[in-house]
Amino acid sequence: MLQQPQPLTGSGPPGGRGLGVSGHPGMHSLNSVHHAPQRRSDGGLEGTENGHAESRRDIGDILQQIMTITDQSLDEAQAKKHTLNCHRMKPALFSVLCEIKEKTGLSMRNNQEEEHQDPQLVRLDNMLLAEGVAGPEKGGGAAAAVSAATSSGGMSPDSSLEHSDYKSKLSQIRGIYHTELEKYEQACSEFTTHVMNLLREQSRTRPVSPREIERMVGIIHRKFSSIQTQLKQSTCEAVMILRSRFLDARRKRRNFSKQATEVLNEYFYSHLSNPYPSEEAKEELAKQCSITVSQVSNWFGNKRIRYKKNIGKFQEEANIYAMKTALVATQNDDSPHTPNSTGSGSFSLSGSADLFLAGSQINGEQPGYAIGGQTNGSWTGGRNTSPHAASPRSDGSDNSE
DNA sequence: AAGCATGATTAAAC
DNA sequence: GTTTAATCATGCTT
Repeated sequence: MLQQPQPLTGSGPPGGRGLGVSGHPGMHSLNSVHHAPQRRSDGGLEGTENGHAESRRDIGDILQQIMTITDQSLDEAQAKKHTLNCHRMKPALFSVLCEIKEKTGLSMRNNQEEEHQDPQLVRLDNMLLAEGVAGPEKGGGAAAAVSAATSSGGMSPDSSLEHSDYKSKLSQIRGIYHTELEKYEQACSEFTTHVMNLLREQSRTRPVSPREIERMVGIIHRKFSSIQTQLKQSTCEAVMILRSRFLDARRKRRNFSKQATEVLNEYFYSHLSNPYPSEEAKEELAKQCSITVSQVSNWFGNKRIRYKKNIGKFQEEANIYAMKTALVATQNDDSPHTPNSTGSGSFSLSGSADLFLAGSQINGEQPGYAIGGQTNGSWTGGRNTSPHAASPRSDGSDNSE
């Protein structure tokens, strides 16, 4: 009310007043107090220099005002607020405000409300759930992930070691994830309460509908959930890195022990006519070699194909194993009642058909052995009988050749 | 480093 | 499910 008419002459203070007017009830008095020195004559200095001086003074004024606000006691402010609240016109004004707000503010923003469930977030959630990071605390997720990773086979002692390593790392990630998530949730609820209190407080002086509060809470939650999304994202990344490292480690090839190779070769060359170990035979071999059944399968698969591709190359090897097996067979002949499970570790399937071949080959330098495997039933030419049915005990049947 | 050996993976056929 | 055949990736030897 005391606001003086804006001076038309010279470069009147542009922004400063605006600031003063907008808001605080005490501002008017402040303004009026400070107007006096501002009106100081400048000796008619117009133009830019004058403008600079003016604006500098303006800033000075503003600063001064701010300082004064700071200095103003809380009690004083509260008292002013109280006076305002008790004003007899207040209820009327308030209701008008409510009406206006009802008409304008709320209606426009409501449409954009219902948020589309963020597909990215859903994806992240699903992945974390699948990896066993989110969801109920169990070994299940990690185990599932690992078993998925080691799709083709059981657990060797080696990979189980990696497995536990993987599990511990995963649970570490899980721990971090959950602590962070909890922190966020706590912060979110704290902030929400704070804002709600604030709004409630404000609702005494301005119309704040519950719906508006709700909307505000929604906004806060969305903001916080975007932070959560980031957390989830980085957790996912960590899991992926861990997993890829785990897989890499698993992929690292390590040669089987000499002994294991020997056992496998022995079986292979002593069943050369039909080198398809049955499931049981594979298990037995796996046990003997301390490898998995699928590794045995792999080995036989590789061996068959490589042998077939280059029989000549394997001749020497064939000879050696044939000799060995023959030796075992001779021993067996000596004491047919003792199943020779010891020694080179044949599978008590002694006297296998292929020993014949072996024998014939030892005498002559000619690789009748290998050819034998090929010429007769010939797995090399194409599968003879169903390999699935192939029994490790080919003894009786295929030695007739 | 090059080349071979070898275990694992893959696609296709069965 | 299994197998073959091709291929990859690594280990080992030279």
